[in-house]
Amino acid sequence: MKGIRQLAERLNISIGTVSRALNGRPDVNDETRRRVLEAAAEMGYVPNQSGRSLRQGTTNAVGFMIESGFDVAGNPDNFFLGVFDGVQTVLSRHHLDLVVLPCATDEDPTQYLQRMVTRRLVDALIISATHRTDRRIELLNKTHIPFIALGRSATPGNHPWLDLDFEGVANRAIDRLVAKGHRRIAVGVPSNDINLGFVFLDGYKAALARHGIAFEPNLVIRAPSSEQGGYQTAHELLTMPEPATAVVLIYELMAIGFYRRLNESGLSPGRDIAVIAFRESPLSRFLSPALTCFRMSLRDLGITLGESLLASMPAYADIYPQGIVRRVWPMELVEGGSDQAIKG
Amino acid sequence: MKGIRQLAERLNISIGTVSRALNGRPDVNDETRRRVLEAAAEMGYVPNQSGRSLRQGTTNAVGFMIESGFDVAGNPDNFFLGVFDGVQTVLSRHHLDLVVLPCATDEDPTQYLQRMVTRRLVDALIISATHRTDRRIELLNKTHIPFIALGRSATPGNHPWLDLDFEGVANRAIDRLVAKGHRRIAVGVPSNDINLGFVFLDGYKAALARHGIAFEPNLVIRAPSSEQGGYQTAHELLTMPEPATAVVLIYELMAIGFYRRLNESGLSPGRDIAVIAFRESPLSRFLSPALTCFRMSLRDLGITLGESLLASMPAYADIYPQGIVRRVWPMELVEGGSDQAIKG
DNA sequence: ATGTGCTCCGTAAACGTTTACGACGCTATA
DNA sequence: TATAGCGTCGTAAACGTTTACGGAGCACAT
Repeated sequence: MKGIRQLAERLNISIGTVSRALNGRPDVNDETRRRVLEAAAEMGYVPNQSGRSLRQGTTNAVGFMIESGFDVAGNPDNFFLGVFDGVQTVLSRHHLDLVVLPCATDEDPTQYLQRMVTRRLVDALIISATHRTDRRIELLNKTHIPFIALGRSATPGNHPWLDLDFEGVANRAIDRLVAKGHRRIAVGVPSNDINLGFVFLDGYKAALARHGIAFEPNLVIRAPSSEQGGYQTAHELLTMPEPATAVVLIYELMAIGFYRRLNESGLSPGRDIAVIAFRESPLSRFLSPALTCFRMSLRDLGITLGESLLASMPAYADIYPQGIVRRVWPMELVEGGSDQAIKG
Repeated sequence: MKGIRQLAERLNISIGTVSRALNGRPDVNDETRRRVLEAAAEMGYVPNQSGRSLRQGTTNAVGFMIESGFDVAGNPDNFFLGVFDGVQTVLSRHHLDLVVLPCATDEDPTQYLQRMVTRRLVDALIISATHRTDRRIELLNKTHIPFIALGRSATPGNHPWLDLDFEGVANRAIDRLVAKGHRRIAVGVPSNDINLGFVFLDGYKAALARHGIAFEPNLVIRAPSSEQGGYQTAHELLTMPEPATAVVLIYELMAIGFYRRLNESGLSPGRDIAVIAFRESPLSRFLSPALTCFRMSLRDLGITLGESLLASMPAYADIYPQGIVRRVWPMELVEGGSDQAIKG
């Protein structure tokens, strides 16, 4: 109805010239270009994306795959919405759009991704919640679609990634607790094979070693990344023969359950057991005592994520010359009262 | 590289037949169809979406627009992820896919939607977080793309919508509080013009009228849908000449701030001021006293949302014959200790 | 007069599908 | 035998763009 053809007929010029004028090609007269742009605006003409995609094999969209049933942050505010905002901000600078691809809980993530890739709905991809070995990365390495992973993985490949600094989180939390006199420090980590748990554990072990503290496997407590998981973690900790005096929880939501279990035993977080958790949310200040945790800007993370992805796309590599980005995202410690010094 | 042409050559049949076989057309031999499907699976062939869209003017995708900076539920678990899951489940039954379109905070939602529509990226749309007057609905009414709104609006039009039963929430909360002896009942509603606030207020007024209680405008407290907003609400309530004895908060996240402000004044939620809030999250049970709130299945909501959208699409109207759906989604009350009877 | 280079524009092919149309071979019926 | 009908399949046009190619017109130098 309102294709490029109608536009050309109306101006009595060929569709080739119209296309060139619209796409900013140099070989078109200034006056002609002005007329074309004017008529296009007047008619409300917007190029049909399917035709354009078919011809030039590009869609001007990047995909962000998430798993509906799985919030990587497990945290009481919406991790992804903040990140989307940052990514979208970067993309819109280049007339690209972000489409989020939510994989349903009952579908295999790799198959879903496969479908999205072959569909050619997007030019590039962001995947999140990477696993220790991630078959999606294997898949994407085979195809040649540019992508970046939000989260490291042990799966080989020289793809770009951006990850939260869980190693730093672990190190700084342990340093802080040791400085306050703690020696028996437990950690609560996810029970699935999401990679951040492994990274976190590496940092934990390294920090213990630095302080000359022996690593005790039974102080690593695996539980779901939920309020219930935190409850379980606390329960397991309290029923140990020789309980820890401090704990670092990887998800703030777990802290809620952790507090709850402690309260049930008449114990007080902070006073009886020190607690540090990742990641700050509106809850942190409300919990009593306030939770010592780590803070980050989701939007800034999204911006860096978007820029890093563009840097790996040939068409934008000259604008973002940072090459293959592989870096960790720093976080800031927020002091609460939940990690007081050891008693006595 | 792996188009329908290669598939046809490999089988020594025409691409027309291959296409018909893949699309389940009747005029193809069973044996031929079997061979085509087998070869397609083996080659990992998936039709190019651009070519298909161009030819038949359809994209096999539906969009779900969200606003990154704005979580409609304002609640401590991820409202949208649950809904996505349900929608995707329905769509995949018909080989449709869901793409989420996150509008950045710095972009005008109507312009963003306009761009997505003309891009012809999707066949149908879901919009969420509807406002009292919503220019997106005006826009979509002009175009002829099928859509459904998650949330009512005062903007005219005979489009389908599905909305949470905020009127029911208000009515049942007030009934419950009145039965416990409360007469001065405040409400905390959003300060922006999102429509659910108006619906909620309507229910509130109707319930008061039923119980013969006069409506007092200063018992309607407007605040942001955040923890801080809840804090403000409590503060405003406490500094009133004649404070209310109960409050109904529209966002659970506000309850956290509300509790916090009460605690600062040495007051106890439930005992000194009754609190009911919408919507249940992992927090509800943890708060002390546990929050009386409303529960719903996000996934089931998503399923109904998806089915209602399909019902308004000509191509699926025979499978989902419910016509133009306009209904509210029921919610279940969950009892906590936060809404005890009035003192004395 | 011829050649060269430049600017601007039209022509037509290509991208990967779907589908209207018609052709072919076969069977059944008159 | 002729005709009609059916099942199956090939042919080619169409969807809306972009872009390689070449040509027309002109200016300028040789």
